[in-house]
Amino acid sequence: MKKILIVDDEKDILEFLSYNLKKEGFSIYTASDGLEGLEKTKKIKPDLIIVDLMMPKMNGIEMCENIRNDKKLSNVIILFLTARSEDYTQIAALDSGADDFIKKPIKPKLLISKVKSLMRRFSLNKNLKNYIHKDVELDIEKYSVKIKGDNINLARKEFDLLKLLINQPGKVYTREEILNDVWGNDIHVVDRTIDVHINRLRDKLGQKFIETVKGIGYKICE
Amino acid sequence: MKKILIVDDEKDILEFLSYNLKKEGFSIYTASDGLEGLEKTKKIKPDLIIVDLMMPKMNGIEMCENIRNDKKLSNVIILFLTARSEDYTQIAALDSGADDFIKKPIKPKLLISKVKSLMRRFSLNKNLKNYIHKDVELDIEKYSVKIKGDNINLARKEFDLLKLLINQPGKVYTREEILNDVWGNDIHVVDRTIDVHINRLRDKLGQKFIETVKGIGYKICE
DNA sequence: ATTGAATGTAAACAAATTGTAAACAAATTA
DNA sequence: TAATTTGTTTACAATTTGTTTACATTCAAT
Repeated sequence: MKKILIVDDEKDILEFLSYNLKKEGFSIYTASDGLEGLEKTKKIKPDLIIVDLMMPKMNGIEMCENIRNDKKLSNVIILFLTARSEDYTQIAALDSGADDFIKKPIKPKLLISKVKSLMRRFSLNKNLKNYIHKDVELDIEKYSVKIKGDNINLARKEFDLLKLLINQPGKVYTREEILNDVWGNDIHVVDRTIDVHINRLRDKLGQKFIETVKGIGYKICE
Repeated sequence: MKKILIVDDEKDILEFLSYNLKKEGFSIYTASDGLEGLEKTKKIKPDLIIVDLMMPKMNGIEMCENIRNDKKLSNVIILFLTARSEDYTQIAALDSGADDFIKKPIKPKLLISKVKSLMRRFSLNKNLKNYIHKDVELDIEKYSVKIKGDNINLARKEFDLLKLLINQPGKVYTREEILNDVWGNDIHVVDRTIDVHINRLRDKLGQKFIETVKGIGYKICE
């Protein structure tokens, strides 16, 4: 399920947006100022952030710039919410890295349409709750993996690694991508560590599930 | 340099947009209806298309749908131009695969800001470009090559070499160009090495896919 | 047709990459 | 704390990939 973080200091708007987006099947998280928004972004890693331009503590543009400068977060989609219709505000927002914006008063249909359009266009199917590929079934929330319905145990790193790879079966993930996603870019481990975990995954999932692409990285067979 | 195709039946708008975007350093191409727009899209392969919603022959939405359904073109960014401000029109446009839209009258600053924002946003995911030529389909992100839908394995150098050549089928690449691109200009290998790799590619792709241009280099047959 | 340069191709070898087991460290659990 | 699980590194084996060489073949110009 796609995660949306809504950042606004007005409770009415938070509720209004939450209600409408929940109906569409999104997971909704909220924050009431830019600082909290930034923190929650790091913690939750939402697929899309809806953020009000004017807020206390840290305004939307500052928050947006902060997010865009963080490599780990830079893939998130940012949708601005603004009461103002002056162009200069919009330009500042776009330059800070916003992907689109919506003017208040918000029309639910337009909002949902924009959100879906942006999701489709930008996102790479990240953070879905369940992944099923071939015989392997992965439940993010339960942190469990089944093969042909039978539970198997994966260590945390193994799980994270599988979660990444299964995002896009067929796509080759380079060791660099894997390190960035599974370990985070400020933690340093030797990249051969990945190989060892891949190896253990293969022991558990079967040798043919993960394929090596020599010189590049690993992928899940299609 | 980024290429932008502008599709509109009103000459004034074409000129107005061309002028403003050229100033920003984009390469501008134009078309005056949806059909022509579609053709030029195929030929030019622009990075972004600005298209008017209402046009003779084929309207913007139809054109957009056509483009989105063409695997070869699906990476292009589409920006709609609309005089109407009704929401339902906007929703139809977004659903057809548009990435964003701008209302007339167009404000140059806003336009340029949006264009740049979209370019920046999408260039992050630009690696997932696909090349299709004849029966051969090359997926950069998946690092996979298909012939008539069947996967084949290429070693890295073979893949890189094919990736270069398939960029412009019909163009002859000299050995020097190939060495520079595939090996990098500080690595020194004998240029006959290229021939060996070409040979292996031919074994895998069929003998007629790559043509020798004696005394010059190699090209992919058109 | 002859010639000679350019290219095709197989085989040998070199280099790079990955698989894997084992040892140890760190974290977690009982 | 001790026991157990998980994570990391290392070393070496196995495999794949890359490069060179040598010789065969082709092709265009004479």
